[in-house]
Amino acid sequence: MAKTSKLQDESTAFNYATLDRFVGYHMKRAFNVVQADLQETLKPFDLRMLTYTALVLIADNPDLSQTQLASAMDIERANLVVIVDELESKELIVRDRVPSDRRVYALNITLKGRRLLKKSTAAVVKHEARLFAGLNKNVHGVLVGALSEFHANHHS
Amino acid sequence: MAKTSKLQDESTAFNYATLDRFVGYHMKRAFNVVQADLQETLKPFDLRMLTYTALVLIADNPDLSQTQLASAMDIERANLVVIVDELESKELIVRDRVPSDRRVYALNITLKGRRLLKKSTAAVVKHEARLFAGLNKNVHGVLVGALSEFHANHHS
DNA sequence: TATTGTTATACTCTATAACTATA
DNA sequence: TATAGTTATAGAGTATAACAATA
Repeated sequence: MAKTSKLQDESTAFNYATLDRFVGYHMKRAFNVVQADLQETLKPFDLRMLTYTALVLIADNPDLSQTQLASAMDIERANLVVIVDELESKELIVRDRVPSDRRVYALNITLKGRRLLKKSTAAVVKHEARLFAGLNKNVHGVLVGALSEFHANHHS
Repeated sequence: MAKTSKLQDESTAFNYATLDRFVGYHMKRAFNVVQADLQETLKPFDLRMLTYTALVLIADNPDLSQTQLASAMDIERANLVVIVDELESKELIVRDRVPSDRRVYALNITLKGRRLLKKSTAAVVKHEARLFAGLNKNVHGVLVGALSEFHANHHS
């Protein structure tokens, strides 16, 4: 834990002593890696993490409203608008009108959207398999379980 | 895995089937929670996650250069400039000149910086303890180990 | 030529308030 | 009045290119 001058002593291991104790720090670093790789993975499909996530949720939950989707994605309704705009302009989804309540849209995936989703999901599955190949099955399970439970416990 | 209309059937559980398989998705959700809580934790000290992290690394690694710090934080040199500017303007750190190489700065924490760091770190420790109180010791260890190893394996 | 710190710039993600149209 | 979607806007975080000073 000696504090040596970095300029005079390049060989000394970097001191992460304080940060290493924090789970949040490790989560950020790890997520940065995943985020960067996922971005590259989705680029050929002209999708980002947010647009891909929205497309998945719309496909899995027919007639979703924008408010419901924003809530599911943990983002503000206002910020979802441009995401839905983008998916709609690419004809990957449609905003269906709901006769019983003319305020809301029922979001639904198109055939074109379903085709893109199939290909992009295959790429994402490969990306996950490649990134987490080093993790053994048990650790993988504990990791997902812990992260999932953590979110469930703390999400308002 | 039935796809029921969300507008007609509000009671049906939301379908996360596709996303639930992805570790990256769980990492993002969990990190969002930590990030939001940490932000609130650091607000009384007028620090953000990035400024706090920089302050910690400067304290633990005397005479750090900006390039070294940017590398340690996984951010670009260009983006670090404003962070160092902010810490310096608050007199929490100093940019020391290095006679042997007049291109670089040797970053060092001030007494004022050290005092703020002590108080803010105590708050961050509490924030971590509170957030992860639900995790048992074993899971906590596996989580940190997995995230840390993952970053080490994939960081270029 | 190469490197350090810097500026400028642009893009993404996020947060808030205020508006419209419907209920 | 309350809610769904929208617009506008501002603040962060991030990525890239180009520059001056120095090596």
